Amino acid sequence: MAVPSGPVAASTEAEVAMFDFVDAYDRAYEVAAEQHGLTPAQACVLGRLTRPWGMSELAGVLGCDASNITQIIVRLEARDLVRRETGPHDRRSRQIVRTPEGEARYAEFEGSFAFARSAVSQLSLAEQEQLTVLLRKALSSSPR
Amino acid sequence: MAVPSGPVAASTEAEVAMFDFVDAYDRAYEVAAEQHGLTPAQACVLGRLTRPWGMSELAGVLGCDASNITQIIVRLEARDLVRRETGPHDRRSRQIVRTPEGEARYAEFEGSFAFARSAVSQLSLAEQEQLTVLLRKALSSSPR
DNA sequence: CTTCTATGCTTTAGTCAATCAAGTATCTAC
DNA sequence: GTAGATACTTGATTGACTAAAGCATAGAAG
Repeated sequence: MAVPSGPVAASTEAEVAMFDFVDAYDRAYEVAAEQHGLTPAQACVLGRLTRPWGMSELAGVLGCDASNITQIIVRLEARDLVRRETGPHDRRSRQIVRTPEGEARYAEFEGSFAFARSAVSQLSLAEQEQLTVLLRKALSSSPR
Repeated sequence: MAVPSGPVAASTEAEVAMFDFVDAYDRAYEVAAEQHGLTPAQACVLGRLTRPWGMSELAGVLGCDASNITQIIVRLEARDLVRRETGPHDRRSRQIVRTPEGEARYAEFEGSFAFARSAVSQLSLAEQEQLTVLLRKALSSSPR
């Protein structure tokens, strides 16, 4: 469903614009993932693996339980998009690595997730800079 | 997990900023919903009901299957946040209406979903306008 | 070296969102 | 009044997610 969806009641123009933007972004992400046989969560995890990651490290950045990651990785591994290696120093830990197919699949996904790219392409360089500054400033109130 | 999460590889500053913003927005929505005993999808549906809606009408705007809406409404109804009335002219159809508790609950949710509000509050009025214009322009390439 | 505790991950069980296919009831048109 | 469309529900299946319990290994304390 790509929630959040639906502008809230007494919103300013800016709030509605943010809302619409986020909604469009989420939907585009979902669609692009699906086009390449990935769920959004799978695409998201696969995208992080530009280097080997531990399970709890992934759970950490993605803000979810380690057991959730286990399941997602199991599914990715079953499709040979990812490999689970035992940590070199600590044999309890795992190093999650993208396989070549995983690399390729993610590259394809990223290629068709045109949203951010085409959003940027609507703006001049100066506007891009402006937007970056405004978004960062808007974010400055929130944690993380 | 609030996907999308994780900046893509060769991204511009603006793309990363968009990404971070969307991610923060989604997470804040999720957290606020949970604080009031709602799932994001439930909050999202509840938020639409400022007037009576039909099931397929909801499915339409939210871009999902009608049977998905059925389930969400059933859960909301079980908690008395929503009522399902039979359509006055067409007895196949349903009019979904928020109960007073539903109204109250959503108002609480909206109150604690401070993200958009506090994001806006970081900006001057002129900046708010600028951001609105830029987001709309960025969106202008995408469908819907 | 042994035990105790903490850590890193997996397993299991449960909820919810989401989709698809099939079903029921009602409406509309002929 | 029957045929077909429409509005929704039901049932089955998949995946994301959480919480609790479990297992193996690591590190520390004795």
